Amino acid sequence: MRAEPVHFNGARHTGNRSVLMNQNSQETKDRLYRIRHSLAHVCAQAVLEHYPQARLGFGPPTEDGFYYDFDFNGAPPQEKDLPRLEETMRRIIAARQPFTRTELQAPEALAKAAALRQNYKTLQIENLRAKGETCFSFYDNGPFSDLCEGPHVAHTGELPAKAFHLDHIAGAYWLGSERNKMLTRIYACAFESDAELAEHLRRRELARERDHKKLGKELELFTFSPMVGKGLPLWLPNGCVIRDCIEQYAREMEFRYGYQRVATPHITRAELYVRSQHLPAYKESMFPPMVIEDRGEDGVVTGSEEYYLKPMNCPHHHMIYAHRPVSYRELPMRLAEYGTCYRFEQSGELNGLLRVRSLCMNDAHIYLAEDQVKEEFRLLLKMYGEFYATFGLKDYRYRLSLRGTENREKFRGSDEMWDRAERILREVLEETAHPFDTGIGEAAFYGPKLDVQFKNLLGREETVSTIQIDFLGPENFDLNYTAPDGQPKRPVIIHRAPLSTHERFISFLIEAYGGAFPTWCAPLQVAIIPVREDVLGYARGIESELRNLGVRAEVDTSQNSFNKKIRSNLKLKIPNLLILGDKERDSGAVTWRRYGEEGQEQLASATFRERLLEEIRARQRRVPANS
RNA sequence: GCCGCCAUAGCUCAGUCGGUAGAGCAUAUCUUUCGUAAAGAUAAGGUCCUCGGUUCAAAUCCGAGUGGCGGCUCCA
Repeated sequence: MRAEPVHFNGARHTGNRSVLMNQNSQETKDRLYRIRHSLAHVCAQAVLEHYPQARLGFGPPTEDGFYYDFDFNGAPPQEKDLPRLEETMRRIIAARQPFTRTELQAPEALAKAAALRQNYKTLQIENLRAKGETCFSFYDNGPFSDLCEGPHVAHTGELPAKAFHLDHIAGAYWLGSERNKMLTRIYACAFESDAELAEHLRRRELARERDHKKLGKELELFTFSPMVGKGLPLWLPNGCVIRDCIEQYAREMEFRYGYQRVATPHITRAELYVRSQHLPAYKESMFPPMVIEDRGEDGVVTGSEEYYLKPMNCPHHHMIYAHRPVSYRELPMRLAEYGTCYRFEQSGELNGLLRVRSLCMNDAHIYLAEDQVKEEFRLLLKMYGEFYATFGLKDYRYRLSLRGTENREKFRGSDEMWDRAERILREVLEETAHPFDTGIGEAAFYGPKLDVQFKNLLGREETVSTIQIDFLGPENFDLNYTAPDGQPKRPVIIHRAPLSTHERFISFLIEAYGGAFPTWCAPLQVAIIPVREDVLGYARGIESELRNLGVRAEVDTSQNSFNKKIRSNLKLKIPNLLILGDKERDSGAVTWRRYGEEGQEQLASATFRERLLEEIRARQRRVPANS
């Protein structure tokens, strides 16, 4: 057998939605892995019982259960049919069928797959044989047999009869390629005990409660209109406050780190993107061009120009860099812009704010000499850490994304360029002791990148932001600076976007905070609730004092009862409630109730103002008790 | 783009067998001014996503389109 574990019925895919169990970890051979792996077989067995015409694809364990892909030949089951399959699975489990392993040479293995009429297994044997595999194992239980590496439990009676749940059905391409047939994938959750399954389902339910699409609607942060177009978010006043606060923070941080702000238009002539190589590489992902025709006096078209909505800010920034000769003394030159870009993402990929067609990027390009790259990278890692600490985001890791061996043509530029860039990235990470892992084939077309991978509520990883080294852009645009010896030299470019896009970053924050934003970036910072009508004047006074200081405070002047006012402001997750009644008015005080915290505090209104302003100035985040 | 599911009031949803629609919340008006998670009454609110088909009759059945959701593929 080969040293690297072969996964006969485990699909190789890198999709980040259904995370496969790590095959190389110690978990690999453990009990849960065997249970999930064996349940996948039992699932396929049940499917064949109900759908004899079905053909089996891959069926690997995943982070929370397993899936199995089937070709149902035109008659796939629906989700309402899943309970019936579960019942059959339980019957197979009750039958305590032993799993037996058979090892076969290629000809026998192919004969067996043919006898089982499992054409996808035949293909898999052939694929593995082409890679040098000579020995193939099958696992049999009862009437069922499947090409599989194992391991499995001893018999089906060891499988938990209730701690699994056939969850949902989705399409998935054979071998993960869109050129292949779309199979039907049955997803399942599976655990060792009923309690673990219940806990998993409960956590998933909680995550759904915090879904940014749901909270975005409830808290009136953003909306979509079919009249405007799919994937084109409309930011409502509340959501726009969050954007503005984040943007203000980025401006302050970037100013401290020596960035200069620039602004560029939303449309650009095609030439710019031809030069940058974006147009050849990403034409399919760009909105089609606007064509401006030149006409002669007789109305005949004499020529035309194409304009594109910009999918990236970088080429514009390069043109700003190039508008006059640059001295080495000016480097690193850091040009920053919260730039709005438009990308024609595939319609099926659009997802709330997470994947959109118009996005506003916390973009900057740093032009510098090659010997400055390492130091700048250290600064960047420091800045990233500061940003994420402020937002209270801790669950992230760095991924060094490199070229892959497959589709080399995607990656432009010389090998020497790539090696230099990769070496610099690796060295800085090691010298600064930032733990990281590598993602082969995840690089940008112009260079390797450092991706920041955040875990969302369901434990799935999403790339939130990146740092990229680019030796290609300076070549494409013939960018230079004047070196101390008076000669022109090529700068290097670093692309970076620590706060990602407003769309993606805020969707993360909504879910991470469960909609309860810290005071500094909350749409409404202080809700003022008068206990009775005759303290309304006092409430108004407090309100205008706060508003004059730039605090977003509002008196709840609705006709609601006092209790209802408390309730409705809590539902909106307003971080600070001020309760004002006779007691407070007579002593110039306020009663301060914070969202998500037990108890409340009565204090002089001047003291409250000071403490609140300090909290906002420092961009503090108090962690609510319930999160 | 591909596979599957879904679309009823601003929101969340009910609507049986085909006989042109209901609830709660929200909104408006009136009464109530209340000390920590829902005061009371009344009113208004609908192209049952759109278009086409079947039918005496369509929210309901069929087809197409649009939009959303769960995945796959893609992601500068």
